[in-house]
Amino acid sequence: MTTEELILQAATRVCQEKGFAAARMDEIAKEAGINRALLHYYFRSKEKMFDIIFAVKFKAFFSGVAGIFQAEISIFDKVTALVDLELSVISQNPELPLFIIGELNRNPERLIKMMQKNNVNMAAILVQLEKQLHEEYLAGTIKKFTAYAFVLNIMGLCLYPFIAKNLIIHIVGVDKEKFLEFVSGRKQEITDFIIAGMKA
Amino acid sequence: MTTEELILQAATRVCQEKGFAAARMDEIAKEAGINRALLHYYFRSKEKMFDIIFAVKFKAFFSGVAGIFQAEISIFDKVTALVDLELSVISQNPELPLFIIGELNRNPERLIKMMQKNNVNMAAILVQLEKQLHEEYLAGTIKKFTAYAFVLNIMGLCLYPFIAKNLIIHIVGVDKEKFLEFVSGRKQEITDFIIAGMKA
DNA sequence: TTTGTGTTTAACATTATTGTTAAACTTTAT
DNA sequence: ATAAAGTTTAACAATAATGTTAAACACAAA
Repeated sequence: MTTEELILQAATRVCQEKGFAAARMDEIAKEAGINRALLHYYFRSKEKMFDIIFAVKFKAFFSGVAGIFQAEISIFDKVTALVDLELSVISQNPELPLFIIGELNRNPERLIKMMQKNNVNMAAILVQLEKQLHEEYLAGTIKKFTAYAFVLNIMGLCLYPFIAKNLIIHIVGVDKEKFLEFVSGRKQEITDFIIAGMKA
Repeated sequence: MTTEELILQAATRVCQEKGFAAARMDEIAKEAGINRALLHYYFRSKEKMFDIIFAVKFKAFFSGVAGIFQAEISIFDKVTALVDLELSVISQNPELPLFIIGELNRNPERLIKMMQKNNVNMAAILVQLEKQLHEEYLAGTIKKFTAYAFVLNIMGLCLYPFIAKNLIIHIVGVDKEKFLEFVSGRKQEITDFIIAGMKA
C-alpha cells in the first residue's frame, strides 16, 4: 500500500469517528504512523484531504442505489434489492451513514455538487418511482404510498441501526461486533417487514 | 426571559446546528445578542454550558418513551403510543435526534451517567418487552420479533426522516417547512405500516 | 555514484479560539 | 442616593491547531 493510501485510510477512520471539526491532523498522522509534515506533503490542507475522503465515501453511499430505483422490476423486487444492497454496503462501513449525514450539515453545497458530478438526478428518480407506486396501487398489489414515504421507510429501517449504533451499544451494554452481526443479519426480516407493510 | 435563558436558547440553537466542536462562542454570543464576556459570566466554560444543554435535550429525547415501553397495554397500543410520542416531540425539535446521536459519539460516558441519573434501566425494559413480544407471538397476534428489532424498527421509521432532513431537503430541493410538515403528518401511516408488518 | 523522491525532525509562523481581566457604564433593588 | 448586579468594551493571555520551512537522512533508480 502506498503512503498516500495509508494516510487516506487513517484520515478516513479518524474523520468518520470524530467528524471534520473534531478530527486532528496530529491524530491522523499518528494513526497513519507518520508525521504531520508528511500529511501536508501529500495533501496541502485538512480541507483538501477531507474533500477526497468525502467524495469516496459519498460514492460508496450512493453507488448502486440509483440503479435499483430506476430498474425495470416490481416494487417488491426493488425493496429486496435495496435492503440487500444497503445492508451489505453499510455492514462493511458502519460509520458511513452518520458520517455523510453529519458532514452534510456542515457543507450542504458540497452534496449538490457531488450529486451533479455523479449524474444522480434524484428528482427524476422520484418522479418515476411515484409513477410505479401509483401503478402498482391501481393494480391492487400495494397500498397507497408516496415515493418519499417509500424511500424514507426503507432507509430508516436499514440505516437507523447503524446511525444509532453507539447509542444502543452503550445503553444496552452489548459489544460492537455482536451488534453489527445482529443488525447485518436482518436482511430477510427487514425485507419481509417492509413488504408486509406495503401489501394491499 | 432572563439573560441566562436567552443565552441557553441561543447556545442550544448553535450547538444543535453545528455540534459541540464546530460551535463557536462568538457565534453563540452574537445569536443571543450579547457579548462573549457575558457568556463566561454566566457559564464558566463552553464545556459547562454544553453540559446543561445536553442534559435538557437528553431528557426531551427520552422522556415518556420509557413509560410507554413499561405500560401494561397491548403491543399494538405501544406502537401507536410510541409513534405518536416520538413524532410529536421531534416535530417540535427536529434537530434533536442527530444532536443526541452525534454528541454521544464524542462522549459516550456522559450518556451512561444521564441514563442512571434519570433512572432509565434500558436492559430491564428490553427484558420485559422481550417477554411481551414472545407472549403475543404465542397468542398468534404477531410474528416473531426480538425486542431489539421492535425498537429499531419504530425508531428508524420515526426518527430517520429527521436525521436525514438536510440530505433530503438538498437533494430533492423541497423547503424545510414543507418537509417537516410532511414528515410530521405521517403518524397514522407509520403506525399502520408497523402494525401491518408485525401482524401474524 | 549520483540524483531524486520520500521521510523525519524540529523549529517556527499564523491563525483561531477560548478564557480572563479591569474599567466604565447601566439598570434595578434597597 | 447608594449599593449590587448586570452588561459592555477592549485589550490581552493562554492554548491549540494548522500550515510552513530548512536541514538532514534513507533509499531506490538511473
